[in-house]
Amino acid sequence: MNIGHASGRSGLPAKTIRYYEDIGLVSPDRGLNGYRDYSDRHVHILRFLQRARALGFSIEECRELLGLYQDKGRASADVKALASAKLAEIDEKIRALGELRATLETLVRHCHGDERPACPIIENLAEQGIPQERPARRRSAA
Amino acid sequence: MNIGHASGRSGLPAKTIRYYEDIGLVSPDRGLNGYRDYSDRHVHILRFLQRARALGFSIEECRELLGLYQDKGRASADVKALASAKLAEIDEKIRALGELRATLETLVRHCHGDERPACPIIENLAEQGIPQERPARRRSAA
DNA sequence: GTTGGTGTTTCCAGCCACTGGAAGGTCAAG
DNA sequence: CTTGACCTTCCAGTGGCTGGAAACACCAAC
Repeated sequence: MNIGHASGRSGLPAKTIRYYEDIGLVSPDRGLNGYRDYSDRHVHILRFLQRARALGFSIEECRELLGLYQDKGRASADVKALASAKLAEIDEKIRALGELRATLETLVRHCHGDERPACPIIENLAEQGIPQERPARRRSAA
Repeated sequence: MNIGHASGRSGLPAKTIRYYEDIGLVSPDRGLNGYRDYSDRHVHILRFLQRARALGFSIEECRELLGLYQDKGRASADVKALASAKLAEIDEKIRALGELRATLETLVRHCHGDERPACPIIENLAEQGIPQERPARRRSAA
């Protein structure tokens, strides 16, 4: 099966499938013409990756999951640990976004939204206290 | 005021401040020694950017907000539109993450997490139905 | 004056996970 | 034989920084 078909069956763009080969996740055979040749097994793995990515796992985490998937002697505890860590990450993201949301919502609610320049949103951005007198290392939310 | 001091007062790393100059957001004067020289006004703008970024606005949106901030004849409606769009984006992110969370949570809850290989998380990744028979364009959640 | 340490400059490379596009080879249909 | 869809490789770009190298500037101590 060539890459277009594998793309159709896995739900991943061909570009992404090639990329996954580049980084050593899925390596198909090659036909006489140089075309990649995917087996059902490969497609199965591609689907596995598609779903793991859709659940928010990073590429490196997907690599681990794939290793566990192919390890018949795996401990389900190892899989659960990965998933639990991801769950905690997601919870943290939701929490952080919730904070942003609350702030933004308050600002939007208080803005008249007319043709006059007065605007509590701009004022908040401009006038808030000095964030802290420290010299470096700051991470902001996305 | 040199860049280290501006960094301290704005809460942005020096690297980031230089980057903002690179992309034309904040352009300080230069001293005789070639050092960047920031005024209180510059620092004010840097803080503005720091807060806008922390609220989730992209660099390009920050550029717009900065333009509006400096535009005495702005319409607050324009600011509100930006903020409302951002709010909607955040809501969508929260919703999508909530879905992921629910799925992951169910999987984690059903996994024994012991030394045996049987694992509903892996099974779910491996066995779910074909995502769809379409050839291209797929975006997954982060 | 010299030493040393810290701060600053520029520039280049890398992160993540792709995505776009160019230039060319292959294949099946008409 | 041509057309067009598909495939190949390779290089560059995305966003928003971050790390690091090499060189220059500054300041205090000796």
